Amino acid sequence: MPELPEVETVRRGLEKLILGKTIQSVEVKYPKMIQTDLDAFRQDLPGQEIRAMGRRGKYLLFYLTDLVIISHLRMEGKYFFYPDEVPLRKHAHVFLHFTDGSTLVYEDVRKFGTMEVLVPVLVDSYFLAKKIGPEPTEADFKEPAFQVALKKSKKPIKSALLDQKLVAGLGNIYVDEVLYRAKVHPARLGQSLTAREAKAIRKETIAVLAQAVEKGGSTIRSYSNAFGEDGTMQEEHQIYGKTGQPCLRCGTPIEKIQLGGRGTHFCPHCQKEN
DNA sequence: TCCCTAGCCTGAATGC
DNA sequence: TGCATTCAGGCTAGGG
Repeated sequence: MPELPEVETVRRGLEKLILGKTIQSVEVKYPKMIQTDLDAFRQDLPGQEIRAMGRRGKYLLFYLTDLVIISHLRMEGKYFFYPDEVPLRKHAHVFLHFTDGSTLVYEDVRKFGTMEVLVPVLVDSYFLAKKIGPEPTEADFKEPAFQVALKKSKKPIKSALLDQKLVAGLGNIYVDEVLYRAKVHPARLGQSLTAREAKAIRKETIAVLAQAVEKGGSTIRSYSNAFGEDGTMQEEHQIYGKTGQPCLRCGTPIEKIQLGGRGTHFCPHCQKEN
């Protein structure tokens, strides 16, 4: 399940593999994946050179000669690079064939991923319209703004952190890890949190995501990077997927509940609801 | 305006 | 063994 660290790892991998290549042709096997005009997607990309790879939250950006592809991997999206022959694969949906004979293939078992093509001038407004929050770094993720936003939130903190408006990049796995490390119960309402708790959540968000980027992301079920390699962050998980196992801090068995429709792991002793 | 939930989608796991 | 059901979850649209 690609969250920010997994998308960043994919970005770094693709940067090494496809920068400077020119698109010769485009194949789309699953048209619903393309959110902007399909004919334009097929017609406008040939001739474009991959100038840079970027990322905003969980979105992957391909900066071309004069267009930008915005790709979201959602649940199980993956990119595979083939220097020459492309194998037949059931879940391959979009192919970018390059002039040197290589191909970049987007695969997605659940077909949840999306791709859009914009002109560069519209990229900022695209993310503004989606209200994507700041990147989880010391420089961008400012504590005062976070505190103010939390005070207005009547949502459970887990739901608030997942909706990408307070901070970009957290998904179900890392949000459980962040709240466990910050010792905050996932069902606590945003506005009920103390300044100290909010500060801890911000600090752990930055720390957990930075650590996960360093580890190449987490490999849960199906994620792998652009080279088909697994990340190792799952070895550092302290709470996600540990239902019934003892808490590393107090030994209390870790519980799993449904919160906002999402499987949610927490320690009932360290993360008090009241 | 904010919050919650269903729906999208398919493979793996589970139950019978 | 084989079929049916449940679960996993990022994001969006729609309803309250």
